[in-house]
Amino acid sequence: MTSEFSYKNSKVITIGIVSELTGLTIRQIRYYEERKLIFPKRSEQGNRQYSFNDVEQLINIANKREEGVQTFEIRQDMLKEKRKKSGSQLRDELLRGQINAQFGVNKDR
Amino acid sequence: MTSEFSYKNSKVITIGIVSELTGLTIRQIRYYEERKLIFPKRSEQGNRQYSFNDVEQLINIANKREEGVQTFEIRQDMLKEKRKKSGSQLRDELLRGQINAQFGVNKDR
DNA sequence: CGTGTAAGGAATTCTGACACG
DNA sequence: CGTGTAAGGAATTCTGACACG
Repeated sequence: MTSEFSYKNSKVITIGIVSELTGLTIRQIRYYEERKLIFPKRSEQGNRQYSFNDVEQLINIANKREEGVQTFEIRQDMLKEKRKKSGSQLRDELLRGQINAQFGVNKDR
Repeated sequence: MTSEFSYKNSKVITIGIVSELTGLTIRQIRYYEERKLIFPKRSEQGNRQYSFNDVEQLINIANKREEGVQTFEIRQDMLKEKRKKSGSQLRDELLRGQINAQFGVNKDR
């Protein structure tokens, strides 16, 4: 239901290209993953694969880092953002639930 | 002017991933390039880089091939399509030219 | 014509670690 | 803490070619 294909979120970009796209070194990109700021998918053999969204995220991280913000703080902010989003998603869920109840929409997976 | 960044047209996907995305073998993908059906960018060391647009194009090619259409014919059709597009682009150009003339827009590069 | 494959080589990516500050 | 680097190895990609049908 919430499943439209999205170029922006497809994890198809290898780390070398992400490095070019962001201006970050491969070392930095891996480190930000270690600090849980970014979550690439892994190919079968373990190669990292990023989305355009990840690339944008990394650019934001790079900007924060230039301002001297530590990875820990960046992570805190990200978690806050996520909580906010989860909140509105939750409201959506509830709303949808009401509508479904009203119209008798099929609810199984 | 016609320069908005587009995820769809960014050449950032390596051939292995394109292979997974399309279901085509790497050999096939390279061959369709040889037949001028697809035009990946090349990295500094010569590695092919494709866009999501290229991936879609390849899927179309794969469908045609399954119907038995030869690469040559596929190419013919692509060229026809391109000519049609060029036509409308040309009209746009002309229109823009008129507007620019009317409003005295700066025309140098 | 369209695709598979073995060949040889170069570039990519991975992990864990030591270094520096 | 954040990043660089050398190390060793595995997987990726490249080209040109022979094969088959």
